[in-house]
Amino acid sequence: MEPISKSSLADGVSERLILLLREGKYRPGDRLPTERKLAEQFGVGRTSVREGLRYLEKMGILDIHQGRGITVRSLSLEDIFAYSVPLTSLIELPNKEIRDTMYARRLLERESVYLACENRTAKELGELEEIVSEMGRSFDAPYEWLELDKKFHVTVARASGNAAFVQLIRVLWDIFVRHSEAILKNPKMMTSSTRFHREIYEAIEAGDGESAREKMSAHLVESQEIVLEALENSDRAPEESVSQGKGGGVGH
Amino acid sequence: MEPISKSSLADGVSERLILLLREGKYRPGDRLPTERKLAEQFGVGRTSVREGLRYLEKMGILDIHQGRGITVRSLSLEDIFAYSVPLTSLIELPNKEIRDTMYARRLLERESVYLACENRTAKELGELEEIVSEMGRSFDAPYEWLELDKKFHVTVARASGNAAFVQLIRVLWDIFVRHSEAILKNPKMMTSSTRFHREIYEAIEAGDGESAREKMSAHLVESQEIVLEALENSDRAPEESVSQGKGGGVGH
DNA sequence: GTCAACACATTGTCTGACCAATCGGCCGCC
DNA sequence: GGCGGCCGATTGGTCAGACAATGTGTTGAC
Repeated sequence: MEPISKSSLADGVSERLILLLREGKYRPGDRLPTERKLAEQFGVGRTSVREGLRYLEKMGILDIHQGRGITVRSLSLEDIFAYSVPLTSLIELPNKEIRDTMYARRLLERESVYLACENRTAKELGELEEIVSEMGRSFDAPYEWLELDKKFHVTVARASGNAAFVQLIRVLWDIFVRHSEAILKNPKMMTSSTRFHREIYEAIEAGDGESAREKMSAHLVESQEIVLEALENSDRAPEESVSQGKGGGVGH
Repeated sequence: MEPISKSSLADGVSERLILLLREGKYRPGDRLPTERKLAEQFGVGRTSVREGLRYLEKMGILDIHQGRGITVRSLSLEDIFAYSVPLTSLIELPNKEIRDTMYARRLLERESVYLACENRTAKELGELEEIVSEMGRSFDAPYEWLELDKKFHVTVARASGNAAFVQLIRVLWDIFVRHSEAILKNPKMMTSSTRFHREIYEAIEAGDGESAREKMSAHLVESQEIVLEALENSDRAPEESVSQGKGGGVGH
């Protein structure tokens, strides 16, 4: 077990700097002392300072550039998510957690697309049209197609006008796509999803929230089914799946 | 502008290790080569290896202990979120993003509590009762009360049976509580929220999903209003105002 | 004023060394 | 044989110094 997180010096540096940032000693745009000065100030070696700084940089809180120094980034909601959960694609989830994740995603995207019908700007509508068209031409470049799929869902979220939706949907998409191998294995996936995307786009264009919501639901349910089916068929660690109900829940 | 993230060696080490992990060369529980061996293997210095490793450790992917070596952790959905977004409390969000975040939170928690009415176990019900009772006795210990508040919402999410809800709701709570100073400033917050919690608990106990959902909604709306009001009244840092006033603001 | 070249500051990386925690085996006592 | 403690090897933790790479500012020629 992990009784007490042994605090290393580098962790101490991180925590100390976070405190200084929180109390406003250094504000976005400000420049921090050099690594050597910080090392002297904290009474530790430059190694420890660097490791502590590196963590904050990875979290998107600091900007560190050779020759330029260390500056404090100005953070927004986007940054909270943008620099975290970048490694979601590392793990393979048990089926139940895939279902749970997709359930949450459906809940969010149903609302996202509904709001998008009201709030979308002409520019966003144009972007969506562009994405949908391009998807139709990307059947022979699966990974490019996947990128477009992400872009579609994120753009819809952006069109909803809710900044939190954008980030949450992006994270859930990343988690889901961990199983992209399974996804792309089924040729039905790309064609059917592309058709759904176009229908959703048309509903958004028409401002038909109800229709858009239902089509989004159906789209996500189908995607989930395809992935779960592919995982069942591949020789996967059996886990304690009782393989109870399928999709269900949000939407019908 | 960050055209191409100049690959630092440490980043290279991280990426390389992630690839090795993804392709299954090292599996959860396995032990990685020592820092010195990795340095030799990758053809870089131990410094770079350490910085790369440290990142993966912070992400919760590796376990590193002095004298013991480096082992691969077994990740679950929980870990994806548990080790990321730990620094949310650093930033102060503009009002619109607070509203967006609470909108998303409301969407999720409405569903969460609704499901909890059906799926809660006796054990979870007992935990909720315990939490609610304790909240009533914690009015003079605000930060303890806050912890209980988080525990309540997370426990409800757990009772919903959806693992993704637990993580998403926890993250959104963390983001929201950044403004806890504002929250606790209003004495109404604790008493009113505690009452809401009890009502929600009773609805869950009775299995009344509709009622629980509406009470949760009202609770979260009230919390949001209290926080936004408190932020309006406090002279909040003018955040980068270049004397342009409140005009655009969609920056970053 | 423009622009190139130089000097300086600062992060990036490497090396070697030593410290500290952990683990495993050896030894001796019972 | 079994057990406890010592001790050394392994390995991450930290440090200091050196040099490389890069950005910034200044200087000077034109």
